[in-house]
Amino acid sequence: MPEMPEVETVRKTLKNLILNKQINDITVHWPKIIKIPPEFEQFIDALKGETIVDIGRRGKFLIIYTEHYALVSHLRMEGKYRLVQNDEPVDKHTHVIFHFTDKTDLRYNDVRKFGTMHLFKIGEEFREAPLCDLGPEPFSEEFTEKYLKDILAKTNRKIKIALLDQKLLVGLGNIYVDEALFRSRIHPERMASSLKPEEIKNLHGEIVKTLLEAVEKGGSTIRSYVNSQGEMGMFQLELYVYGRKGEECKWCGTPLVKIVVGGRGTHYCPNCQK
DNA sequence: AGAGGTTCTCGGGCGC
DNA sequence: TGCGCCCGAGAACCTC
Repeated sequence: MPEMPEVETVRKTLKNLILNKQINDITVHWPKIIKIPPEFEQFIDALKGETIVDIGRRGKFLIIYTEHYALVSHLRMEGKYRLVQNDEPVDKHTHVIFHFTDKTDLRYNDVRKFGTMHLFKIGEEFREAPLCDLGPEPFSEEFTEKYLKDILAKTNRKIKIALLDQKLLVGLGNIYVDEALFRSRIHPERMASSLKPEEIKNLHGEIVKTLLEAVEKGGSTIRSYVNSQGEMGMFQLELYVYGRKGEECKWCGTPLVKIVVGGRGTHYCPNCQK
């Protein structure tokens, strides 16, 4: 499900909902979600009594900060957080419940059970997986045209696959990579190292612009994504190619094509993208 | 029936 | 031979 714009939207909405709430207890229905610590009982013991002090984001990871801990949470395909009254019936895909002292619950729901949680003491969260070794944030000063040029020159992969690699650049997923490549008129199967300076310049600009616009619209709701207040995103209405196989290109009218690249469904315009 | 918004792990291949 | 990197395939799970 969520790429950077969706996770950023979840971060903002979740922060409004749970800041300053104190965790009274935690219920874990599917322990495999919790990767660190290795035993889920330690996860519960550590967080009991802690208060939510901030919510951050790194790439597609949410970081829920309490006074002493950083809870690093990845939603993968379908993970969702909802705040509900604690007497509401528990959905069968709810795997972790944070019970607050004010009789509300933060419930982590994940149909496919792909999501992960890693708990660290504050200050240690960036020192090991999954947050170490991530590339720059697309909105940071570090993500320059030169940086993009350098990483693309060093890889033998297709451009789409390289851009999905979170070690090179965080935030892009299958939707926004297809959109950014369309907007820069680059075919997704081009070798990354074959891009010309002008194309890299365009691509850099379109990656940033596409993600910025998507954040402003609250992300894209394709099938199931809603933010922590249950609201859909609106950026799906702005998509040029993702999910539009067979429909007309908004620029030239040519029917859009869907192929598989690196195992991922890939949408593009055979006329506009070279 | 197979694909789906993600990423980790595992081998094979290559170069030093 | 060994090591490290890079790359592609498969796996984790459930719903429609």
